[in-house]
Amino acid sequence: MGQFAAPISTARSLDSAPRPAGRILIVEDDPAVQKVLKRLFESEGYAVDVQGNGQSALESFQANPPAVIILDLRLPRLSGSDLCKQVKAQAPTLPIVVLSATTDVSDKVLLLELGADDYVTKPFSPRELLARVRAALRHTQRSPNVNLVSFDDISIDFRKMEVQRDGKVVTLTAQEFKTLKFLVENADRVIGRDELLNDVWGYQNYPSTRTVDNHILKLRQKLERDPASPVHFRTVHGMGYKFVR
Amino acid sequence: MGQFAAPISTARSLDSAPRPAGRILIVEDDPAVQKVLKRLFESEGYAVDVQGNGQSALESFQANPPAVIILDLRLPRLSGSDLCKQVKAQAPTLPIVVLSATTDVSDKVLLLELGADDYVTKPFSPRELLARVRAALRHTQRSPNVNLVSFDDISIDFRKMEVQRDGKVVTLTAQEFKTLKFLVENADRVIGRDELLNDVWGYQNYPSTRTVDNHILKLRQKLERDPASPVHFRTVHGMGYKFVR
DNA sequence: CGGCAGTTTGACAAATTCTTTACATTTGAA
DNA sequence: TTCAAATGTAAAGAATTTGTCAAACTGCCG
Repeated sequence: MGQFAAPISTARSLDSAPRPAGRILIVEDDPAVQKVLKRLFESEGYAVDVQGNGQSALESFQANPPAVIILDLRLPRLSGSDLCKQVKAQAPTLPIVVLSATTDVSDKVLLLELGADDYVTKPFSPRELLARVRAALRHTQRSPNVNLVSFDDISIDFRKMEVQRDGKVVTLTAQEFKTLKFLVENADRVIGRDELLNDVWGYQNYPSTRTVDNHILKLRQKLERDPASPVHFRTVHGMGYKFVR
Repeated sequence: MGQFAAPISTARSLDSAPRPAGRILIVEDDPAVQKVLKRLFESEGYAVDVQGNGQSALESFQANPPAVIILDLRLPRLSGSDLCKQVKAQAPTLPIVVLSATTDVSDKVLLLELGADDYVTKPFSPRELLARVRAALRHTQRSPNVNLVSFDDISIDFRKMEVQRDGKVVTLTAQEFKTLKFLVENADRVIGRDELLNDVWGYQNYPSTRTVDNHILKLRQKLERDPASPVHFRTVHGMGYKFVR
């Protein structure tokens, strides 16, 4: 298992994704958490700005808008939710990842209303937080580029979250759309079922891999000319699926 | 979703992810949990090493570094957190998945300070743990290697998992592709059949070594100019095979 | 509470791949 | 040269993976 042998390297990196370029604003009042988060993201190559209260965070954001904000809801001076609202009012596309202490349902609803893009309940894993921040960054980085994709008589508008077939709107469910989006964004690459589960279904849900197959089935039925012999949503036997434009 | 205690009824896999290859070090003192975890991961094709205390786990890790460590925080002899720190100091990229009861880690700070990559609270579902271990492995596996290799009129795109011959796509099966990849990555070196079985097929249920021969045969038929007198996939009599570009 | 849309699971057949096996051929050493 | 072991080869059989459908489940809304 040579490829797995633990390399004794100096760089501490949780995975080998390309070095990110972006500044992160961390809003967190607990000094211990501040310190650890700072270290975590700096070791991944991000520039980090840490603010301990909502007021200074708002000022920092206005003076020098970051690429993404990591926000603890429980804050002195200016509550996390208020900060969230203000930021979203001034920079609607700036992604905010919220750290929340509870899994309370009302919290989740609240977050959506606030405009947060993602939330992580503690305790959380470093990998999870990193993944979400990366996802958030990818979102904003890519959105100006590829908003429209088309093939056959299908056209996909990612901004509107709308798919048309021969000019007529095709309704996709939320999960179907997410799956489609992920596949299209990774066109030509073979995606394993477990990778899809991780990236599309997320970190909290672990349905069986057959669920993936069923969603592919749906996509084929809705988007392929001949669903029985798919051209765009291909099966790579033993490996996963692959979208080809 | 079935919880941790759910019986793993058949020897069949929980899902259909590609057969993994990698050794796992499980550090857990409860014999009952040991047993279940061992069975779970072995049924998925991983080689499993189980250690009951921190001291022996550390020794095992040093003697033979695994691909991933599953670590129960509550341990005799050497605490889980200390072990975690020591491992991370020696092998920063080796992923560690921490198991813990909710009361053990009430604070995300501890988790982050430990350097753990991921975190699962007991009770957990087998599927969840599997998914996290796979994700951890996938991240370390993501090789910054070359994505394109070519020889003769063959070109291999590892990212797309696609092989072309004279511009036309050659379809390889999953196992064939893995074999090819391993050989190409170890070009010019003689690879024993056992080594191939270890690294390509994985630990469990070794097929006979003749299976390897058959896959080499297929590769020759699909990729050699004259399969009967192979140039790139050479036989080293009594030793194994060797790929030459 | 009941209905509804979306999601997940499980079952089964169909498709594909993997492994074994048998026999032919080649290799290397005595 | 001769022989035993190693390898090449093809095809049958075993096993796995996937397509597909229907039923069970979930959360939400009236």
